[in-house]
Amino acid sequence: MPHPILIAPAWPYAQGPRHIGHAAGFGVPADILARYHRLAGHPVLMVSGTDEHGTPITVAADREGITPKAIADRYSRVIADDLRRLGMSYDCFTRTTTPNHQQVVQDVFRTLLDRGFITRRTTLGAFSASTGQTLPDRYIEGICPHCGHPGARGDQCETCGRQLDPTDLIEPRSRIDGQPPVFRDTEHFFLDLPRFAGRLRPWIEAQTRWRANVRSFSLNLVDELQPRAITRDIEWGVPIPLPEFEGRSDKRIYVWFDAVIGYLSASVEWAAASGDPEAWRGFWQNPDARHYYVMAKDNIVFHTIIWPSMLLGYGSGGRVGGGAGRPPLELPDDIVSSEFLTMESRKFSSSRGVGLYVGDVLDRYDPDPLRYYLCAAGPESQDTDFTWAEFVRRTNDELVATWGNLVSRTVSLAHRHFGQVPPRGEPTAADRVVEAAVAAGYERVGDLIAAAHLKAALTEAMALAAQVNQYLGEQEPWRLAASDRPRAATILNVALTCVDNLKVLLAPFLPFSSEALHQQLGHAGVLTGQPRFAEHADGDGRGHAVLTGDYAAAVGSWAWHPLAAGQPIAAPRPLFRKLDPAVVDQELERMAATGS
RNA sequence: GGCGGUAUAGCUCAGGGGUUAGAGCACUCGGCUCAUAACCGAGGUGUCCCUGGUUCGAAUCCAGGUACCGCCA
Repeated sequence: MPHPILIAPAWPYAQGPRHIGHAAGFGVPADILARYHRLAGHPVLMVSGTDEHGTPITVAADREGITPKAIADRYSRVIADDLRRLGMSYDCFTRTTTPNHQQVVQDVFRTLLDRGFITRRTTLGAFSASTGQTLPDRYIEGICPHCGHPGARGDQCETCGRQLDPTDLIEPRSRIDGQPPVFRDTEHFFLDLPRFAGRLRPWIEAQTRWRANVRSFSLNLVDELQPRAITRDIEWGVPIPLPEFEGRSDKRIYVWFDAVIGYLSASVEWAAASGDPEAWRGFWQNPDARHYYVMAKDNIVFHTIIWPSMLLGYGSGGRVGGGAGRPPLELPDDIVSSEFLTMESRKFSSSRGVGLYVGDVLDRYDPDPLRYYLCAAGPESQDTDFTWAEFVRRTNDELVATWGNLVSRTVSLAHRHFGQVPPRGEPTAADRVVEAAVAAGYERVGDLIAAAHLKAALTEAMALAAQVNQYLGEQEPWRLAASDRPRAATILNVALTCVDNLKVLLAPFLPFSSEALHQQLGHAGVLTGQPRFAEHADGDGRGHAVLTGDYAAAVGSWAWHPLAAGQPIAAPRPLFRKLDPAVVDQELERMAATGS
């Protein structure tokens, strides 16, 4: 039975291009889920966007002498284009700097405030002496009062490990301009998280689908919740929607609070652009909907504690939600969190030049081998290391050798001896066994994907390709082409049918090559579709670019289907390029040249 | 520092109180030749991080330690 599926991948921060660790964490896993559920016939909404507020962007802007908006514009475009090239089939990949997002964030803020879930408090804050902007603790350094280490940060001394307040530091100074910070009282709004603990605990306990570590980690936090600041002394952010703050530019909503609301605001934006402004309700105010949130492990707390608290507090809502009479907004169902990817044994770090940007890889390699690697060898359940040697090996020995070669030999035989999909005679036991195995793959692979066991799902699909290779080896149709042409025809019909179905089973993982194969096999229409840029109006005569796609027009479906005899078969074109092992050394040299 | 997670073959990972610990890839040998020198079959591969405890029996459970990762920050 179809039910609406919301796929909510984490929002990449628009401070710079995103690296392949991000693609492994929120990218590829989310797209596999979205493509599978669409093929399975469910209405899917995958929404995300670039996260564009906050101090790191203002710091980058000051450094370059341009506005925060200019930084955000630049990297939002770069990130969105990289994700497009990776084949991320978003329905709406937008930005947090749109008027729509601002309105939805302000509605959530106001509603939570009205209901008493947001409180005010005065705290001592640190400000830059030169710009007057707020200085986050980690941007302040000084001498550690405990061990005397001169490079201690305002949150912690890395030498002695002690937790610090910026006011503890001896000779504190800003890491940005070197000036001593100014400390003064400042009033802020806080989300009253402890109020939600009583409802969060039973809800988390009931989430048996979550991975054990996500659940225990979250439960552990529930008992120690503190109110969390949701405003900052900064000019760059969503304005606080209260009369007393009108016209003031010194306080804004804290970036984390506005970013998580993006899942909702992007859904509202998608609905408005689709021509049915109410369409988002089918995903958010519908108990039959299933919500997947996809992120790396450093983001878990936002998706299991903080965002659910905000959703619980908002309930059926204020202006956007519609209020009484509407169902409450749905809470997350699946938390698909990944571990971390390292790069040739080193942590990704923009500041130290350790990294590999998604766009750089896609300049030199095709998207499917990268997607294959990040799914097959990615950090699904523990930290893993990206190495070029492993990338070449996975591509050549698994992707090309198993799947690419199966397609190549099957299509080549059929093309040479028949020029079309040959007719089948009475199938033998072996024919039935191999077809039944591939047919059963729909349920096995599909169940594994739906449960977010993506690595196991891919392994299962690839094992079926290996089984069809084995079938061909045993049946030897190339021998029979002359001696027993009807039998050779049947074998190739069976093999082609299996390949045509494997194309669907692999499409969530390898959408580009499955699409190419779809056309090689002479099918009409698009198998799953690819994202493209479109313009969404902002209502003020302006607009902004979004990543979207017309996936509903795709013809693929997650079910065994026969292949019509007589369909013309062209000469095979390789689905994947085999990589020269020399690229390992080339890439390592490139890293050494650009890194530290 | 506190809390949590992870540690199993060269690599990526499964498993899990009970005979000789598993899969794929890598590797070796054999076969095949339709296929991007691809494919098929067979085979070896391990102090299951360390120490101690519980137990008839621990890689599995418990405690401590070490390393790595995340959160608190």
